[in-house]
Amino acid sequence: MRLSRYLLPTLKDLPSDADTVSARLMLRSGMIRKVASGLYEWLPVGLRVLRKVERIVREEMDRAGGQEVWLPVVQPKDLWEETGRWQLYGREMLRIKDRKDTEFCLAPTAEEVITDLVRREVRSYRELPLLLYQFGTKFRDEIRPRFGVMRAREFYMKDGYSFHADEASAEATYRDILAAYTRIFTRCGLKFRPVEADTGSIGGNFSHEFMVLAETGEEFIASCPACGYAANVERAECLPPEQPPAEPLLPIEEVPTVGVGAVDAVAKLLGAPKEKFIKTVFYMADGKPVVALLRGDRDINEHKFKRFLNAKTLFKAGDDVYRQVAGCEPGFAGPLNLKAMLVADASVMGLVNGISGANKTDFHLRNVTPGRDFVPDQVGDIRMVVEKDPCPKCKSALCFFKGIEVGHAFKLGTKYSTSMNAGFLSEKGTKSPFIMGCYGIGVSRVVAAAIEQSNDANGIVWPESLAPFDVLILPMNVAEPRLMDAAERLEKELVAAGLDVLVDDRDQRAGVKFKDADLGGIPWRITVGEKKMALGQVEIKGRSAAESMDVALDQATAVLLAKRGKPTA
RNA sequence: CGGGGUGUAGCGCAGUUGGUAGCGCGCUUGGUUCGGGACCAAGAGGUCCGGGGUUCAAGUCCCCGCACCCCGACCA
Repeated sequence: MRLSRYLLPTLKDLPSDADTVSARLMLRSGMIRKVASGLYEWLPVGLRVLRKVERIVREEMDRAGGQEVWLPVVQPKDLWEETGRWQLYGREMLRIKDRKDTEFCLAPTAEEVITDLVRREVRSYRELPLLLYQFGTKFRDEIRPRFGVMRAREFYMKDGYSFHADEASAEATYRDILAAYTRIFTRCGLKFRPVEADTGSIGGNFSHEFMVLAETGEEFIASCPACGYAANVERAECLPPEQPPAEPLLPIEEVPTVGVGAVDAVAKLLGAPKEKFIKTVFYMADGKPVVALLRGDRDINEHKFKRFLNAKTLFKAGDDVYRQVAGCEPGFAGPLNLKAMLVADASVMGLVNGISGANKTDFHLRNVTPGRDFVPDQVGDIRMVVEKDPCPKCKSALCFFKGIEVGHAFKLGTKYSTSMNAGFLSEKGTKSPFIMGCYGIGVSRVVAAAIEQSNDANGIVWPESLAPFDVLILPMNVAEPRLMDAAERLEKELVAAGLDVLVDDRDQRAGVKFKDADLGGIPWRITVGEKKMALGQVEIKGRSAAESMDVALDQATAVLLAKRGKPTA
């Protein structure tokens, strides 16, 4: 490929709205351009990288026994109503109407459509298990798109779905997929970790996320350095507190806290530490008020709370509900005598002589002790894990790190097959719902994550497996036939060896070409210059190497082929 | 959805008190250069986000929209 004829618009200045390293570099290196918030065009080099990722994913999915299909992006409302997700999905799902006013959505995911396909076409246990996958555009109308293609509204995803006759088969495929994902991200040259995760709006029994480790990651992972436990903070379990030191129980005492409701402010006013407080938080779970109790220094984890309640919907209650249930202004509610279901986090149960609202505007209570003064309807683990919390497996102190979620595997069970009446006939002739799994990889996000993880002050440093081109040939003077002849010869040899080769045949000064070469991050560069060519030599340099090496033109292809796949430093 | 900000040449930006639209980069042409984003000269390129209004006169002031960006949206 000749750069002079290739659409590769690089930028010196960066667009003012690029908010991460990867977004800046993708824009500057001519991979992408933005059309609207969260919507991008992928230019030739960008698409080349995307295709490399896609190819790796496809190879490993096929190796895991997957069969590729192509499902529609525009999907009928009926199917989404069968599972109830037409209502549940909310504003993130873009809904549209056709000319006959029939309603559709732009698929944010494809469980409904694939389950519909399989229920129509598969009848017997003899046809199971089945692993289908596709690559396609997904649309999610994110509240706030950002970080370039990393959190775009339209993105490119591999989504796979498996159907099984029994749990053992479902688990075997789930494990196969975890292994396939490990191979995929390893081949992509990424530093990553699989972690336990929350199932979110996809639902199901349990799931793992694959996180690329990067400072710009949006997800927090709690990880145990001792035993290797790793979980998204949305999922991470918390152990109940150790038994508190014995403390004599004191009688309840009402104290005025006029106009002061927030824990921080009340703690300051009363001169008591936050961990002595019982926070009273009001929620609506499936339309009914539920009250969560937390220790003052702990935060609720709505994902865990929702799962604990087994609720379909969970929202923070409004002030009107608060006033109705607590009988006071927001800020002064406490667990005593509340007319709603009380769910206490385990951290609350360790408190003795705690402080809570009095359910009376402008008053709090001292010396509130769970068990004596109130008994919650349920006690569970509903709080957000914090750094240094004991590991739920081995009790060592947890560390936090940030990650970019690039893959997600869910074991769905029969959630979709049951609601969509999708089943098969077993050996005994009885009908059972399919046991399902689903497995996603954000292909476009992998591209950004790879850059986020591998760049330097001069630009992108591509892993060899993802680079848009394997080799960049850089003739220093395009008006000099000897240099161009040498460049052309190298190009032919390298292409014949199966490499993707880009020749920078632009009539530009050396500095411009070198800067663009570094920016674009192609792993190998062969410089063909006049001084070295006089000796019959060219220079070979790895993108991240400090120095180049001189090699005879005749030997250059062989040397480069030998060096590929080895560290360049 | 709440708060804040920005919309002027392809990109990055300036534009004073309201008085005919500017700079750098990029682009075109010519010349000199030629191994880490050269220099000189001459050019091309504008719905100043849109719509109303005030005014002799609006990029600039007022009103209404739209788009984009940032922060927050859970802590009683």
